[in-house]
Amino acid sequence: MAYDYLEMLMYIAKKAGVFKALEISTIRIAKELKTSQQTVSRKLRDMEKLKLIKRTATQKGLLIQLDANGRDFLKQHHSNLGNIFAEKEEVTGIITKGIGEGRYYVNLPQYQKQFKEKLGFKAYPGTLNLRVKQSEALEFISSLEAVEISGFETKDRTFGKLTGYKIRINNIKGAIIIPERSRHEEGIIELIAPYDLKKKLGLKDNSRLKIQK
Amino acid sequence: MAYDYLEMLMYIAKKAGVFKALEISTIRIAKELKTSQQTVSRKLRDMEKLKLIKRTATQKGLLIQLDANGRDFLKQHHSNLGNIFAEKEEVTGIITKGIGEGRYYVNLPQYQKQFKEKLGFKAYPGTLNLRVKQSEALEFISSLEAVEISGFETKDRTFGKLTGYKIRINNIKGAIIIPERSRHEEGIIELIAPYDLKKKLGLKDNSRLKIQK
DNA sequence: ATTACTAGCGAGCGAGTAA
DNA sequence: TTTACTCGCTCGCTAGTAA
Repeated sequence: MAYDYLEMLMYIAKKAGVFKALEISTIRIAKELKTSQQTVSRKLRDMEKLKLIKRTATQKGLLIQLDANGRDFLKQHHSNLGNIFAEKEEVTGIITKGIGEGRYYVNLPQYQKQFKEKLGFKAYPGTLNLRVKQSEALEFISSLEAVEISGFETKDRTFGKLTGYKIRINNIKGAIIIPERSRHEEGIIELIAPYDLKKKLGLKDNSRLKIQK
Repeated sequence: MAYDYLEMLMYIAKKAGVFKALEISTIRIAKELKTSQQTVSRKLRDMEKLKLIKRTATQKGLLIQLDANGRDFLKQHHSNLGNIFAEKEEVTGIITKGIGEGRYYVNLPQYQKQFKEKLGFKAYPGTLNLRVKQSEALEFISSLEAVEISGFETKDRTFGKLTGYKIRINNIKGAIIIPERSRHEEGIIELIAPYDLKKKLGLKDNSRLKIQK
């Protein structure tokens, strides 16, 4: 299978590009891929037979470029990876009763100042808790840009760093807020927005809610 | 190296996605990847040691999901492939004296009608010949959409099919025209545009000219 | 300098089977 | 049913060297 040759194919494609030819010696390739000159020589000959590469001998070594099968294989492989990493555009969850401390934390001026600066809005004092499938949420969140909200200390205690992720909730700007040291169980995400989302959107506990990029 | 495990990693990532877990047996994987149950079992254990995957035994087989190193490796690999296939946005060449038949062919009403319909402009009667690096031109052209210009017959002779590729030349709409049975040597591409480009842009033979997507 | 053949060796494969 | 151990054998690796 072509996977046996993928590392070398990638090496050639990286150095030569998709269409250009590369003049190089088997010794050089062997060093860079941490294998022997003999193995490189044999593999390149095998790859030529499979039409993964074109290979011509020169004085200084070999002139190598991708052949049709090599290009096709890399293209196919790239598209497969593209599908795997396809970004999730939205995630839907069920509104869940929060533990109620959101209101207190969110409204602290040291946080609010940063929400305004870094997320672009002053948050309604209170968070909306959304129960989501953890794997879906991870895929969704991993496609978003993280905004760091610094922690701070008062004379009484320390308030931790938060990570914000800008989202839209029915086209209202909002954010997912994840405390560095999460107080939440897995599968629950905490939302903030400029308004009381429950009131504004007519939502109750156990309502379904969709959030988007 | 992680390349040794890439095929199996891709298999898992395709089936499970980036974060979800997959319940499957080593026998099933072995069949689909055309190898033995024992090899799958061993490789999965090795991959667990390398933190490429997480692996938990269940009654029906194994629960498998990507682990941090596996995700990182696939991501890195995907980005490498992305660079390889990054589309070329422009190519620069040297204006070259054409063989002069362009004026005649381009101005045939059977072609002109299609230029207007499919490329969006009536072509100035004459082509501009550009000498480019063949590999660069291929990379550039392969990122463009092909527009087919049909051939036709007169009572005297046959005029072949052309392939057009829409481009911009200093923001003027134009096209690369490649005759099915090319009369040109490699490394020369033929351009058409609504105007006399040489006059409009003040160009002479041997001037440098950049064309863009 | 190179590439690539031969030969010998060792890692990895898969059949058999235990758990 | 599974997974995964042992073990024999093969395939692919590298050293030596020819071309």
